[in-house]
Amino acid sequence: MTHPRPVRVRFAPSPTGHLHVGGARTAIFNWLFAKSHDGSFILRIEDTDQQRSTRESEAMVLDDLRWLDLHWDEGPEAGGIHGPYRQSERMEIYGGMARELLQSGRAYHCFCDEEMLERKRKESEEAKQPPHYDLTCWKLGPEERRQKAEAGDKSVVRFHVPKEAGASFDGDVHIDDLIRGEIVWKKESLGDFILLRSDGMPTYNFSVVVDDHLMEISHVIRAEEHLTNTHRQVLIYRAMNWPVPEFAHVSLILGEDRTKLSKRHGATSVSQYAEDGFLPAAMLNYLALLGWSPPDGKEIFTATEAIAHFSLDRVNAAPAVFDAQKLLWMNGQYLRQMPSSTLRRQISRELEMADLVTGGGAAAEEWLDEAVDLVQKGADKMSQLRPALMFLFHFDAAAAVTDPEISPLIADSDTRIVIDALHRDLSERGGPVTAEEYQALAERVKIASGAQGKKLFMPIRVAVTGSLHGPELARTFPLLEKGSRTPGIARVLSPLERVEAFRAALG
RNA sequence: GGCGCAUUCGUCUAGGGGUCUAGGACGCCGCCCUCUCACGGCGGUAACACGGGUUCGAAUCCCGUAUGCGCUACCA
Repeated sequence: MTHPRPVRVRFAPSPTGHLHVGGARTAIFNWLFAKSHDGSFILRIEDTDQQRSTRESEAMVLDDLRWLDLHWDEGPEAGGIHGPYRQSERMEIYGGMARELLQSGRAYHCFCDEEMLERKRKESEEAKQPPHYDLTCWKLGPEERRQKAEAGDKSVVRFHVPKEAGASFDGDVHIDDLIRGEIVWKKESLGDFILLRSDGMPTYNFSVVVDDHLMEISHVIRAEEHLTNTHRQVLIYRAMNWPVPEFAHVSLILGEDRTKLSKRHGATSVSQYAEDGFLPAAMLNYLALLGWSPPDGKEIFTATEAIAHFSLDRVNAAPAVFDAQKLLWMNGQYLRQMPSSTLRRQISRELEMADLVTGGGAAAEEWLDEAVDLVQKGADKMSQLRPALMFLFHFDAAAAVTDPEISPLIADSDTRIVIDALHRDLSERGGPVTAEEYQALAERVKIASGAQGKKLFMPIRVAVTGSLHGPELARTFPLLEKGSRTPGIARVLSPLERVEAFRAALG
């Protein structure tokens, strides 16, 4: 390559709903490639299918991309000199290009209606023949086609695939896919295809070529489902005498049953994961790792690190199954190493709506930070934080007492002794506000009750948290004690209040 | 049916002729840590689709078969 073109790549979604994880990965690969080559990442909206495309969907896709922290250099909202970036706003351009093809004899008007085509397609399929267009209108010749057009017959514009002997633009199509290597199609394997629909809208294969050329796209990185379309597209490039970009076809993302990932596999849009408490950095990391791996073998990496190591030749050509469990694990890795104050800020709205934070203030924030820090070790996603914090704000002694898992413990007479000792100590000396004070408390209860180990700690835990499970008591006790005195948060019962309630429930 | 792509542990992958009795990660199992649940640490389980070549030597190269997937639309 003597004159390397500036790297310009594009992500070209159809706005028909939220961004799918497959689309997100394609966007990520494009973005990583652009950034690693100091190139431009362009966003283009492919909304030529007016039935399915909506402006609302477009806004959602843009939001999803922003959530992933993928910024586009050109595109809707960002602007750019190659705009407009919405195909629906480029109609005259496609019309003009189609006219060129019509004039050079590489395309022609076709008046066949859909019903007839459908019937012919079925027939050739039954005859075990490739269902190519039978060239009815091509055989009509220019004159007859003109007459039909003037008579006002509805028509589409078809591209003519040259098969005639001696056609100068004849030949098999071959590309050197950056992920898959050389791919060849015999020229016989394709029928004449539609460029412009009867309503004047371009088809995907046409608009994509026109736009990729005009937007000076150097590398087309897209999903494998477009691989065989490349055949048609290269033919258009040739007919227009345009340079053909590099291609890289990324494999599909599959569900557990190894079919293309879809709704019935569960959550498939990035927004669903966002709502479910996944972190964008984790999502980006996981998706980047699905089909690509950095040379150093690291699995947890930042976007910056990925950019530094990214290359298409390390992208796997085989399809990959989306593993929600690994995503969850990875999200947990990110979540656990996050500062608790950051997490607290992110869930603060949620806490306010649940009336857990009533006034706020520095003391409340500090207390909440500690609370979050206490529970984040056990969380894999943001949405688990609030439920994990709930035991601090709600204490239902009656429910605890009747819990089938807890009742056996209560039935044990030693349990009662520990709880009574705990109650006595708490009411005489007050609740602990440090881990050390808690340790001292536990030691005194141990001596007073004669219990130790599980027999000592489980009763204490249940009497104060209402549950068999939870964060370590040495931090829970001080947190509860301080919480009961901290303004700006919902009322937190102190350890003493809890034990009293528990004893009352015991009867 | 035709055309195309793919095929390493259950899953994501490393591997680009000898260093592979195939490495890592998730999951699963066990042990340790421990008042519990987690976290964390340690260990274990488990794979080169099959058949032919090429080669002194193949997970790695070639061909075929099988299987899966995609395209074959006036969807993208």
